[in-house]
Amino acid sequence: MPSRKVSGEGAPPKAEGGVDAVDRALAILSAFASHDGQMSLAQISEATGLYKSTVLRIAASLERGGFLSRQENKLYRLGPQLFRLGLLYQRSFKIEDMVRPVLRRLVETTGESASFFVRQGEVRLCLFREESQHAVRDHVMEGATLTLDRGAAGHVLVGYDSRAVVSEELRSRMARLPIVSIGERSAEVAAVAVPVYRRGAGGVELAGALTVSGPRTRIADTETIRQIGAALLEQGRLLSRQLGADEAWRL
Amino acid sequence: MPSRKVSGEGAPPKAEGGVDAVDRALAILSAFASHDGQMSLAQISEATGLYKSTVLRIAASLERGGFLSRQENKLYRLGPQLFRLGLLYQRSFKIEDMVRPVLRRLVETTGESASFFVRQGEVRLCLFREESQHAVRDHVMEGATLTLDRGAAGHVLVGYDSRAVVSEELRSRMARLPIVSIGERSAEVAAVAVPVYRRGAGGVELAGALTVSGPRTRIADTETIRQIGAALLEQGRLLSRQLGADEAWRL
DNA sequence: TACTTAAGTTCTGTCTAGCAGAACGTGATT
DNA sequence: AATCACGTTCTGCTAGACAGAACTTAAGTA
Repeated sequence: MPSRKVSGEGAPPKAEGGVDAVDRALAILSAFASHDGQMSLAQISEATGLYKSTVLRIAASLERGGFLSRQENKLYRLGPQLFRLGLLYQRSFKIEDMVRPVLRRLVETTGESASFFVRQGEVRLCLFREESQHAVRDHVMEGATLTLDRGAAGHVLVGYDSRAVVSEELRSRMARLPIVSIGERSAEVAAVAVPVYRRGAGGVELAGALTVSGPRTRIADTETIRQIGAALLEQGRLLSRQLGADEAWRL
Repeated sequence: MPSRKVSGEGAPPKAEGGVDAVDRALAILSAFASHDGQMSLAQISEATGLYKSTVLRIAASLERGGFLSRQENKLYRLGPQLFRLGLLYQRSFKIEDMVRPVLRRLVETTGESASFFVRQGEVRLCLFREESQHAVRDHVMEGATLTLDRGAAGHVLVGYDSRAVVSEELRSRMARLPIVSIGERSAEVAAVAVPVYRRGAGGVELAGALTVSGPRTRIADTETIRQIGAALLEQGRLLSRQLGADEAWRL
């Protein structure tokens, strides 16, 4: 059973500042991430640790706001407002128009899926992706979050971030581009990645990582990797230039 | 100045049930829709009518949940969690895999942009869209909401919805497919649309509207419209079949 | 350099609105 | 019939959200 802000005891994280009711509302929304799209009142209650009556009340507000909707069968679903605002978020990066064509070109010339990742706290977020035409391919969706410590794109986001503390091992691995990873994030997947820069508030900064990935059965050999790497370097340079980072190719 | 739940007086809408704090939080998020992605504390306060101190407190929760983020320059932006949940919403329709290829085929054969609209309360929502290659084209983004009473797709969503009350005028206009609109939503745009059905909980129901649209300079003549209409009818039928609505082509 | 205006932030006493939890209704499943 | 699980309604208590003033920067303006 849940308890209200326990001020004395084992002091559970005890979020500083903020509004309890809002935290709960967001917890309800976030619970849907692991229950693919549909949840009953009881499920929500269980997943969040909130009383059913509490969920009911908060859900009324969420529903009114269009962040949640309820079907006749009583199941809750996420609401259209999330969709609208989510796309607004994606577009607020204002780089979609530049990234998409680059990804398409990469898919075209390499035949494999291409993605653009940005760092988001301690994970990396797939902001854009274009799928290869191959029937068998690795699967990452736009919006998915992956760990920062595995996979070529993850290494790039840490190793080429001027603000990050980089381990000696990673630093040496970052010595030359492109970065290659085979079977790291997933045993059957290989990936090649390069950094992308942009002109930011305080000069040139890391914008994200451009990556091409696919099953290692198609990508593992050095010649294929060389070709993919060449395409990535070219497109990455192009994209960085479009983002106003002319000469920042090297850290 | 804002006031708390006014129980007596002029009784402003007076939302039934729900949680005030959550309503406010959602109002803050929704305010971003009209201020393209970035807002200062003062702007939020003004747009929502909430005190700055209140916004600050609620924003702390939103930020913690990843629904909002704050930059060094103090401006708030929407957060990545919205992006994730938004895409989850889109995918919860589970029809993306079927709709995308259909849209691509339409763009390929007609040369114009193709979209899939669903009804969302009293507006229509662009759930998926594939852009034409033409430099000059009409502009509708995925996630955008348009009025229900204008444009071919809007008519379809009302006229072919078995639950909707349909005016005599609209009914006669719906007599034969496809539906065509020229210069309705926007003076320079022409569109052609057909309904898409699916097997739902209580039998076959309207799933959405499939539409092809572009500048009327390219679409207005009857021959072009005939061709687009033929492609739409074919793809719409195909899509409906994929969604389990075999013989429901006519209302 | 001093004055003005506006933005962001911190603090606190008051009071209300959100909460827990019990109680109830309803429909499946056994 | 009996049990179970789910959704919903209701209520008294009090913790926690709120308004608003006060303070701190920061950027104009003259």
